[in-house]
Amino acid sequence: MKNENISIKEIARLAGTSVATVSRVINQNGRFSKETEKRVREVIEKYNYRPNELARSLRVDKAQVVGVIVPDITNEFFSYIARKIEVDLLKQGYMAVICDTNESLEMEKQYIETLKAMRIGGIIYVSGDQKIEPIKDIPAVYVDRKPEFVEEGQGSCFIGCDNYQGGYLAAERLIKAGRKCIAVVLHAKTIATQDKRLNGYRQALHDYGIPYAEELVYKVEHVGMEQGYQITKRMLESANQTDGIFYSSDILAIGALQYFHEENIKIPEEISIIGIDDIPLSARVVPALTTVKQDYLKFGSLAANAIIKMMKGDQEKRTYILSMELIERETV
Amino acid sequence: MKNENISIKEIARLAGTSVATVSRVINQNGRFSKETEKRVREVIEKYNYRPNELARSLRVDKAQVVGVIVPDITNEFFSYIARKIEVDLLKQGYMAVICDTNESLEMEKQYIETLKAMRIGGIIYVSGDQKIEPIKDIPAVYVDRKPEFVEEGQGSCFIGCDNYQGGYLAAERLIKAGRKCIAVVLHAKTIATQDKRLNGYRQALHDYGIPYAEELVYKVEHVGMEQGYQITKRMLESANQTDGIFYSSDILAIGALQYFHEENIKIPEEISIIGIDDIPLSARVVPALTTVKQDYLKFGSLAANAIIKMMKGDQEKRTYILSMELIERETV
DNA sequence: GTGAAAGCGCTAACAT
DNA sequence: ATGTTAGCGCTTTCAC
Repeated sequence: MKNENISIKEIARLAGTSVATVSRVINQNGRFSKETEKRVREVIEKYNYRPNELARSLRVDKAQVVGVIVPDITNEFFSYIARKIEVDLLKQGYMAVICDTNESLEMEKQYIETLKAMRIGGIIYVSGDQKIEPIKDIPAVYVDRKPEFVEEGQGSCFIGCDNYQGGYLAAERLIKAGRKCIAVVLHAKTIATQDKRLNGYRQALHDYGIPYAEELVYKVEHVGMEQGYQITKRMLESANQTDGIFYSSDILAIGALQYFHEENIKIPEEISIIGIDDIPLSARVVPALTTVKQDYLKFGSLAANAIIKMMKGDQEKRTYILSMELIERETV
Repeated sequence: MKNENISIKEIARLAGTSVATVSRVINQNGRFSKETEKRVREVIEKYNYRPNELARSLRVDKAQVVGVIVPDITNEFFSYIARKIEVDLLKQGYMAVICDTNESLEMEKQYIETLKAMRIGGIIYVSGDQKIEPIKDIPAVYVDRKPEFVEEGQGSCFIGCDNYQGGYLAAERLIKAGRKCIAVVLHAKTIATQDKRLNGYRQALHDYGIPYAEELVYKVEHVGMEQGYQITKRMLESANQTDGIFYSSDILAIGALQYFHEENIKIPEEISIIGIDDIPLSARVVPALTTVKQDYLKFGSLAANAIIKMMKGDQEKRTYILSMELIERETV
């Protein structure tokens, strides 16, 4: 059947009824007889009609669509979260549009504007830049990194992990492996998150009587394998006795693995390393990465649930803090 | 400024003019005086007004949005393509919505329907299922895998690589390394693509006087590291003398690497392996993967260009076939 | 140079 | 149970 965008009016005409009735059977509300329903359905079927979602959304002033903004879709951590959100949303009849900002604050802003202009129903905002403006006029849930501006009870909702615990767990594991000179590499941009991890790390050091040294904390501007490689190189070339490294992201640690291999540094014999996230890749690299797991799939499902609630008008301004878990593998 | 979705009518009222004029200054068409423009702009600024994209699209019956459908956003091959498309589209003022189907034919269909209902302007359809219906009523460009139904000149556009050449290059490289018993592992689903690669492989074997053996071609249902691991395990456990393997995707080969490591099989001393794609990860695994590069970023930019042309009404029903390139690294 | 008004496809009163 | 109609926010004739 040729169908160059047939409208509800046409359907009504063809079914010998009114647009209102057609609308009613489509949306299964109001009343209509079994027979009219049947006739209408047949015509819809025959002409392969799909209601114009644009018009519907315009009329009800809200689209059944949620924007999912992620900073780096090429990082498994984010792509798995995005997928989980997408699947869960779809199950409930909503559609996700994934927006990858490629770590650019400019693109984040642009996407938020465009999504609002499209009158999408809500935004799930995963990590990304620290300095973004709060999203207003529209339900939003923030995932992974708590934005600076988030105050309790202002209509936004946050889902994240206990980063202090994560830092503590990682450092403690290294200490228990007998490491004394433990470096930590953090992401320069997501300050709040990184601060908490650093605090956890410091507390562990303190609890086990190891002095904290400022020189052992490194920062990278971007989270990628290349950055993990480079920072490790820089760290170890300036001859020091680092014997353990806590990377604030698996991706960084995996990049570092390449450096160790090139330099023929035995892991974990010479240096113990540990990451954070537990992305699938971490289990598959050689040697398999010891890490601290964030339950990122849970991030996704909680976020999907929360945004749906909010779009339905419920208040959902709570904060979910998930705990982390040590995953033993081969690099400590 | 509080702004709960102020409309063009309000702006007109506040600027002491008509909606028509406001529309004109926003879209920079028609005529209006410098002074009115200034007044209108000020009000827009003051109230932080953004036109309702839903209404605009409804009126002009087309949204400035293109849907990008990918089968597996967690695979770097696809996430990099998606990102490239997104960036290029954004530069031209279009927005991309990425839809990850998680390899599900059901989800593909659903997304296509939903995207059409949203009256998006076009669809870029990356790989995915063989058996999808052609996308009609709307511009579409197909990337990576040529769908069964694509005939030249029916309003669709295809962008892919020379898969025959890819298969040839891979097999030839293994042969030149002195390998005699060369297995190939293909993806069971993307038949057309895989057939061409298999043909290239067979031709190389033939050209170098090596007999082709049916038992040496393996298939996986899904492209993932786990599948690469498992198929390799199965292959090598049934004691055979395979000394070279061509994986029809880097991801598969990378999964295999883990098996070789566990079994203490030296690569490339005992077995040479080669992948296809050249995803960033391939350069970073240990040992670094020898592979055949597909210029997937070019896929992305060509696709973005093509869909924009089509959305503007130009015909663009051509087929782009990019050539592949051997990338030497450490596994052959 | 500007405004009035029609209409895109739909939903939701309000009638009947 | 069904039809009529107003109107969502915008663009675009068509007048003036």
